Amino acid sequence: MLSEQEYARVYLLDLPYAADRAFDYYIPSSLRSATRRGCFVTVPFGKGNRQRLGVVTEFTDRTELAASMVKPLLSVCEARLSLSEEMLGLCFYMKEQTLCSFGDAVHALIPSAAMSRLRDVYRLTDTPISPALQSNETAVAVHRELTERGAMTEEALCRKFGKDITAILKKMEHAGLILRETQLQAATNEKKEYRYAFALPTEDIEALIAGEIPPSLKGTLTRKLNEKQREVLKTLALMDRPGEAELIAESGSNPAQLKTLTERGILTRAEERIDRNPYAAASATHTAPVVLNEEQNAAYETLRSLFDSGDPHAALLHGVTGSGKTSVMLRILDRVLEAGRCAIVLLPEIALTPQSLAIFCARYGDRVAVIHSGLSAGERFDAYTRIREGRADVVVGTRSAVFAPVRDLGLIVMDEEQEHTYKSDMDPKYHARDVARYRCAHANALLLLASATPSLESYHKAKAGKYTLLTLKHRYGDAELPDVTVADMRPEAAAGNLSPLGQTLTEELQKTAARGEQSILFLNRRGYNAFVSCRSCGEAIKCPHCSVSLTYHTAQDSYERGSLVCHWCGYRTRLPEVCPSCSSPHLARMGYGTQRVEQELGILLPESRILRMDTDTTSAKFSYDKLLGSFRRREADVLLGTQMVTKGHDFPEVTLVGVLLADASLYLDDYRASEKTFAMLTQVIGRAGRAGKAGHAVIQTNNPDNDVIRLACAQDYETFYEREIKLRKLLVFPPFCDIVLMTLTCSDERILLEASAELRQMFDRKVRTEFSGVKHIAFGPFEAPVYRVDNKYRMRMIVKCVLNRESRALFASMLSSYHGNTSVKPTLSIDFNPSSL
DNA sequence: AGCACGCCGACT
DNA sequence: GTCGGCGTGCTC
Repeated sequence: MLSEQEYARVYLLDLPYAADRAFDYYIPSSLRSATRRGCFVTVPFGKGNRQRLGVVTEFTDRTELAASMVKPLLSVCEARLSLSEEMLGLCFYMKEQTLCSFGDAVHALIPSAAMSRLRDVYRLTDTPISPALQSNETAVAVHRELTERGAMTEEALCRKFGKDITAILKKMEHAGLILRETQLQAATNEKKEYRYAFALPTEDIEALIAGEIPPSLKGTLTRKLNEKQREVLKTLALMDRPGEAELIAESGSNPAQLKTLTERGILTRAEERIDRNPYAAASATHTAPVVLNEEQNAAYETLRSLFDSGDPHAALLHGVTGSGKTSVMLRILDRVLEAGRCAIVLLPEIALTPQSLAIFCARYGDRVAVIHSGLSAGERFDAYTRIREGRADVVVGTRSAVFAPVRDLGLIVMDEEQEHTYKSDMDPKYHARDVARYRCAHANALLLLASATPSLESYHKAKAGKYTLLTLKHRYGDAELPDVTVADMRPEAAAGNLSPLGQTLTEELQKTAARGEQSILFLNRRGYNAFVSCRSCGEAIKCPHCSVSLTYHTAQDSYERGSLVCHWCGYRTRLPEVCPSCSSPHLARMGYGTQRVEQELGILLPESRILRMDTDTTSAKFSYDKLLGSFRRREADVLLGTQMVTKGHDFPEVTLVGVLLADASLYLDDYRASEKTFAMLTQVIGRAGRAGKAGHAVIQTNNPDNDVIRLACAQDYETFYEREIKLRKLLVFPPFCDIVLMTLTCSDERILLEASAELRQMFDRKVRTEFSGVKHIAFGPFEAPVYRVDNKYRMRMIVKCVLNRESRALFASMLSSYHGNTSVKPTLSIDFNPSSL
């Protein structure tokens, strides 16, 4: 009947980019009804017809291939695992936009626990081991192992005998000794747990607890319950359908005892699906309408009409720090949910704290699903399932939450839209903003970008009318902007004061402490790590694997006995006694980190309680929030830290904010250095004096006249934008072109150098011939700023051009036609508009 | 990525 | 003579 859909076009998962295209398979009649667009299938592939997992992307009634070439689909996976039309479109969009393989895109969309997997299982045939293999020790060992165990997965065999077992397995398979079978492993299911309750009426239970045997059990129970068992019953009487773990913990029993009681017909247990949701909120508690001021309301009304239009729209909400962007977001969120549609709220990683999540959980209760990189596989799976099944219609999370499979997408909010963490730097190298734009455009949804310091790209688009620009100029409740003092550090340095804390800041800190108020110190650490260098030969101590300076970390108690750490590969070593290159004992520590500042603070403000927050003290999940909570409860007077202290946490008692090394980020070798510095300073200054109290900010710099610093102090985004956009245009940088970064990586330096020259030749050849229409400026190849990482060398080319269909095709063709022709192959990776260089 | 085919060196 | 090294090219 459906004869016109004879063939399924299938994209295989886990193929390299060069082989990533559709393959045609015929659909056996038995599978015809189960085969849909977007479903996962297993197919035979390659000469060995090894089974592989793929996705049906299309149907066709004819194929270019000779009929004898076409192989059949082998099986179709459960329909609930399949990709929706929207997800399918998104995968193709990602492949085209980021040059990832189709499979990479699928992996970004679906948590691995929700995906079927194939695994190879080996078993012995009855062929006796051949003499040739008899001499191979490993083969004999494998044979023995398989004889004992019957069958083993390839995984288990590798674990036992090491990775290079595969060659031997292949040989044994060839010899007809063993048989390989590929099994489809279903996706991990929901977690189930046994919940316990009494199987008998209360009076019988009471009798049992009293050490009697109730009449109803006379036949089954031959003896009275022992003390342990009675304890279980007593405990259970006080609980409501507890889970097994809970009941065991409370009663001090064990699973065997519970099993016995259940078998005797005293307890019942029922299997129940449990949601691994670390953010489970009982119910929404803050449901009152959000109160908006006039300015916020005007912004909301515009958003509402954009949303109500039913067409896709994008808006940029530009509001100074403290202007109440969140209230506007919540209000439009209410509207979207009221209309019965779903919403996704994206936050930068660093802002995703329990405190910021609480805003959403309190308002929307268990309709909220939270997605971020710190979830366990099970939690991620459950959040995904809750969203797919429509049990959650508000998704809050970091960049990967942009893929949340909500049913009827109405709104995507991106808070702090300029944050570079929205760009992924691993395959697929997508930008959440682009994905959000795509999804909104296809779902007739509203995209709301929000920031106090929008990216130049977004503000440019807003000015050009592509986004509706909404501006909040006033701080909420008319809180005043802090007074800003720019402290010129040059005279102090000239006078020999090398302390990270200048005089002005020190005085202000003391005054603030005297008033009993709190301070925040932000250390702009970019590029200013504490490194150790030799005063004799001038060399800094570098990582033996990566060509970067090692960073000095003090030990818990002593500044002198610390260790040197590589921030790229994690290498750690004791501080050497003498210089590794010239053996001089004159090693000096340069630059400073939070630890040094903390020490200095201890001396300057002996009475103050100091809280240090950086990646060293906050490595554990959520320990930020502990620190922040403790600071909010006024358990410390000074909060000292790097990036994370700048994010939108509200500390009403903070009246002083200090910035150390304001210029450190101005001289990054990145065209966005100014933009980043401006955003950082604006955010930090916004931290001071939010609730009626006068705030003060002290910016320490060696460049007091620098425009960026001046404008940030004045919180003048508009002027900064106008100045910066001119520079971008003049120097041809985004948004006036795109940046393409091609990186070649190889463990063999000589091969890499040859390969990078070839890469350039190949690029030049392509733009001379097939892609002569692509206007571009190409640089390199040259060494990456960090040339060696983890014993691999990296060369790069940078191309400036406008990304469009043709230029993307050029880079796609670079990627698929580049194959190293040497023994150790360099790998090529292409990143469009990388987040950092 | 796998996998097979294929064409050259050190072993029975 | 052949086993096996990894270069080359294809996979519906």
